[in-house]
Amino acid sequence: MDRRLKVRFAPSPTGFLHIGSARTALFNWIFAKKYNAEFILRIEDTDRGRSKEEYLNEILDSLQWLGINWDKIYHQSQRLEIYKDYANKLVESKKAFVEDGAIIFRYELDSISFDDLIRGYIEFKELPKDTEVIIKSDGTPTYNFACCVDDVLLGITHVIRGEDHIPNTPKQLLMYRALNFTPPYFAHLPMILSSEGGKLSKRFGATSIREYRDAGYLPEAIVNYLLLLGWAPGKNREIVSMEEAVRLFELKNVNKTGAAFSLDKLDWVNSEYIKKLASEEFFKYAKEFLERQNFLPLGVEEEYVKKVILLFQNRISKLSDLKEWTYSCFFDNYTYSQDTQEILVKELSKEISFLITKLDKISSFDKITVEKEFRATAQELGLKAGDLVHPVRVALTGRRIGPGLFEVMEVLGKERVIKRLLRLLNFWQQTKAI
RNA sequence: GACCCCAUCGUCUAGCCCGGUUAGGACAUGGGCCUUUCGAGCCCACGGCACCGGUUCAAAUCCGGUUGGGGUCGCCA
Repeated sequence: MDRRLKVRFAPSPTGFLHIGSARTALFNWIFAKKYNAEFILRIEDTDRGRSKEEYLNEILDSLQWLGINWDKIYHQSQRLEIYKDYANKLVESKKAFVEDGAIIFRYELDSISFDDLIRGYIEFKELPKDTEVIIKSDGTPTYNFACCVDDVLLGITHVIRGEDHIPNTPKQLLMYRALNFTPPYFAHLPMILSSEGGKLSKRFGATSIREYRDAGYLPEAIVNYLLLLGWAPGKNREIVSMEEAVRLFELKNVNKTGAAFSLDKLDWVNSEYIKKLASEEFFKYAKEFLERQNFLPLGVEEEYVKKVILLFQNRISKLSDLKEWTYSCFFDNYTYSQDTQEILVKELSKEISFLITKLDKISSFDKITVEKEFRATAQELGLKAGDLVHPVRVALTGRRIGPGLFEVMEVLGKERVIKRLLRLLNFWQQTKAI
């Protein structure tokens, strides 16, 4: 007798991989790894109208991207005869009947209960209906029926799925009974809710893994964040790898309460993962990302791109943030942001001109030399370093905030720095003219 | 509406099973520090056991109810 545990993730290819589904897949995967269970992917593609190859590919792709792999994959659309056979058995035993070409199962109206591995004892006193279509008139099985037949035939021992399936469970239990099958164990995961506490729908914003991937979130961070929704690694830890999660995970420690999805926290987790990356790796991801978005200007030197990108590794929460941060490093047509007004009103044309002549004389434009010269110049002008730093930062980046000024200057290089300082001079000139 | 699930800071959670904690952490927010700035870093603060009963010397913890939130009621999955 094969005692190996088996779990399954059963997406239907009618849309991109949803955050909630991804979390279900993840918990199944973690459970499988922990107990050396087989992880089966079952494609529930019995809805001929809505199932699309494109969606299937996307789901498979997203799962792999998240690091979720599977041992076997089944497609329900290839198993239609099996469902029909079992449905016919029910017809033979008078537990189902045929009507308009469909096969309809007749429930015993018993009260029915089961022990949920997460929630404990759940009892349904009565069911709302006493019949259920199990084979549609087009010959395809309905969800509950195909699900039962497959879970038993594929040897699934633990069904770990979303809480929204709790109301399906009594129907399925009755089908198992009619079919003389022993039902698997059930564990119903809490829902992921929108930040307002409602259902996670299109209106909420990004609901598919694909969208987060496109926005520059790292798979490890998404996995980590999803893990935190409904489960805690303990010891006040927030950052936990998939491997550690496998070690620490217990189904019975999963929460029962629905969890609101917080983009703020996801951003924080992602920024933690970005900071942890080795610079080389971060550069690789970031460059790939910016190239995919066609963001980088044509013919820009790789070394320059790298220096620029690394300037921001500790300041972004997702790769897409890089676009606004680095814009002024790659393009000359950046503008001074609105909040720089108070800095720009203090006109320092003379001082900046003087600074330009000083900077121009530097032969090695590294941050140490630049800073030394910069501070000396400020002192010579009778200014505090800060008085000069602020307008210069605005001149160079268009913003009042950013990485250390001297690092920025080193990365931009002398030529760009001077060009941009002249631009500021010009800006003041024009302002005065008005 | 019927059935079902759930209930600790604004949010994610630890604690609950095996009653006795200043109810702990994280995100967010506010403030301070650092500094050339900051949305970076460091520190501090704010903030919670939904309510009502019961059991008990003692209840976030056990029991009941109320309220609130969520889910499901398709020849969708």
